[in-house]
Amino acid sequence: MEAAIKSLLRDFRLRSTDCRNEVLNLFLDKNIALSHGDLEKDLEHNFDRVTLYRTLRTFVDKGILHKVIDEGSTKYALCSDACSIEGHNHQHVHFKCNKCGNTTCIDEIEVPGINLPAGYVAREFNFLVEGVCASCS
Amino acid sequence: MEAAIKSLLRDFRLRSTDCRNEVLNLFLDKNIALSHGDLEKDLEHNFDRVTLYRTLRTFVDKGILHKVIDEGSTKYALCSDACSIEGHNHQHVHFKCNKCGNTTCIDEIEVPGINLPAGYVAREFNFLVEGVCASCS
DNA sequence: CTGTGTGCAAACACTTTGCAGGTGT
DNA sequence: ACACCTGCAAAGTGTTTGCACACAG
Repeated sequence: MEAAIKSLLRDFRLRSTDCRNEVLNLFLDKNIALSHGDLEKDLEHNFDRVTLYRTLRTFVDKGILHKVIDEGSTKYALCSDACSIEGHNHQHVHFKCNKCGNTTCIDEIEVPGINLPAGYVAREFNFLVEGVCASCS
Repeated sequence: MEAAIKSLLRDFRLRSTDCRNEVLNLFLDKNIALSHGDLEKDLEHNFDRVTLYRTLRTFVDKGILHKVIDEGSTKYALCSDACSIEGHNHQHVHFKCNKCGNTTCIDEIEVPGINLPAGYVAREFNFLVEGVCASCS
């Protein structure tokens, strides 16, 4: 998995550093949306706050992570595909469990089509559903 | 309209104060989602930062305003109906226009039904659509 | 008069910027 | 070697808490 992460970084033309490796490893391992604060808690090595912010921003810019809009601090989650430095393209629902507190991307279902009133042009969607997840119910 | 606001406040068992009156007046007038910062800019009288935060929280608690989750700072918008101190009940889409920057509640359309995978229980929905609004397109 | 609302001071949480020095390739 | 990444310091936003005074009912 170390190797997988390094090749992933190489694919995105990013240098392999401790911080990036550990951050990616954590996202791949947990597979839930994580905030900057979550990373600070969960990472083995204590990287500087700023380094983490910059790492997250870099990953978002490159299309490795996407922002998950949430109440409070921003969370981040892995992009499934179709994302690159060209732009993000997400059509999935985010689910926040009020029991375990985890926020996850639900790739199993499609984002429902929306018929906006005349004149509106939709470009991006952010669907956050709160409730109880499958593991907690 | 002054009278309308005062009776609205009375309905919610809140005292009529300058701050509350002006904040409500602004929301009724603009009819778009406003952040704390927007209020500071747009209100005639300069109320204390803290007073505005507390006013907003009070209105949310009582069911007069609801939070609109957005990137960056929280916005607030008037509740249409069915909201009280008992809880909020919103089933509408929020639309953020990338041109004029306004965020509005779209009451004309229903929130699309979502078929979550087995085990998931949905309790609350937050649908934020970004694009260009009818006035700007 | 009494309880609630306001203003001020201060603290806390989250995020960004600038710069010097260190590291991957 | 060189560009890029990291860490530290500091500052910029957004938000909350505690306390004394003021005001609505």
